[in-house]
Amino acid sequence: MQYWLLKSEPDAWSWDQQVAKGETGEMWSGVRNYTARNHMRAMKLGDRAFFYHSNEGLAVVGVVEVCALSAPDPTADDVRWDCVTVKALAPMPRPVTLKEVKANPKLAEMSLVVSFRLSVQPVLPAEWKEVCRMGGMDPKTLKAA
DNA sequence: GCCAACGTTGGC
DNA sequence: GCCAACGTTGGC
Repeated sequence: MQYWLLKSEPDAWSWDQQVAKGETGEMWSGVRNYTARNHMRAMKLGDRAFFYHSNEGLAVVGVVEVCALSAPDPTADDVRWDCVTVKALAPMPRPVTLKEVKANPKLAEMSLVVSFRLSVQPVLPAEWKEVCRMGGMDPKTLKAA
């Protein structure tokens, strides 16, 4: 299983909206960046991703799971763009802010810090564990630790 | 609301 | 195929 991070402006698509979609999940449409798209193409069913609120909130607020492989983006008028579908698994017991991520030397190489403009990013297993720990979440059960 | 970073577009 | 102009993202 691979780990990722998905950014969303809560004004456009928030964690609460994602949760409301339940098991159906929601297509991660609207991405118009090749690197981000390529990351989505590399995603497999069951891969997990942090749900990050950009612009407002600036924090990892929950965990989602890839429930459909990359497929043509219905919001694109162009065949170049496609996207995966994700469903909410669990909220972070405590949101992990960008500030905290930046302040943690273990996360100095994390994409969120290094390539902060990228909206779909890979997350290393060690980084995944560390962010879970900071958020008070058990990475195995996704329950409060 | 500003501005820096950076990806994309398009002319040559 | 290069590179300047431009647009967008996103933190502050």
